[in-house]
Amino acid sequence: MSSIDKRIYQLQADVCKALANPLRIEIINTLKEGAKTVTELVDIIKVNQANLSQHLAILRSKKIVEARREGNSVYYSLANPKIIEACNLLRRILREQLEAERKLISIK
Amino acid sequence: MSSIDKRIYQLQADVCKALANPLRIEIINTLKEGAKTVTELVDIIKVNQANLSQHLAILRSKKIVEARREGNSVYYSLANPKIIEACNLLRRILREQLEAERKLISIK
DNA sequence: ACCATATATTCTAAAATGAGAATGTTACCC
DNA sequence: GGGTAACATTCTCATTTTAGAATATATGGT
Repeated sequence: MSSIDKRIYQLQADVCKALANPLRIEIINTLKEGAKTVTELVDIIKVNQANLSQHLAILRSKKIVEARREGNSVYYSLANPKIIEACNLLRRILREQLEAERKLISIK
Repeated sequence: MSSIDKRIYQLQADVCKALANPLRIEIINTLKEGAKTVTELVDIIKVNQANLSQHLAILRSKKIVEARREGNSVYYSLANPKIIEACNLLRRILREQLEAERKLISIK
């Protein structure tokens, strides 16, 4: 295996790791509607501010979201539409899978 | 937010968590060529057997791979082509991103 | 039944992650 | 410059994850 392959595997694992938390998934999903300040996110997601900032830092470090300061506030938005696409695709698949399982159960 | 949304977020986070390890990504990528026994995977990926089995168990528990016993050996294969598609999409995106960064650096 | 091979599980110690409290920093207003 | 709101960072502690060693569990061959 080439060393570039190894880097890709590591990179992909890192991105997945950043996505591997329900709160962070919720943040991403909320930001799909458009940029939001930290305070807005705290209100929407109902999470303690320090903790939210930590999760935002993780998403920022993987270039999944980006921050833009505007006066007193910091607006967060989705940085990479393509990665979000992959994320959406996965969610759609899992939603379908869940739905299919639900139907199976109701047949039994 | 509905409780079904919460379940989806948790499910998506769980699947991403299963993908959040370079070894497991490599396993998935190796299995794209077709089913392999544990011994074959040990040889290809160069990893200790106990550890590989642990990673396979994680992928199995999230229904990302499935196992089929054949005599003495256990063949592993990809269980859900759709999830693999999302995984491939993400890899493609990251590969392009890496390539783009590489080019940017060479311009500087 | 016994042995060897293939795979899985359990155990342990180290490292990483998560939440929340406390504290720092930045920018605005007076 | 002092105060306040918005956000980030640091610290602590509990939990989870990881690799590898040791051990257990098949299965097929003799």
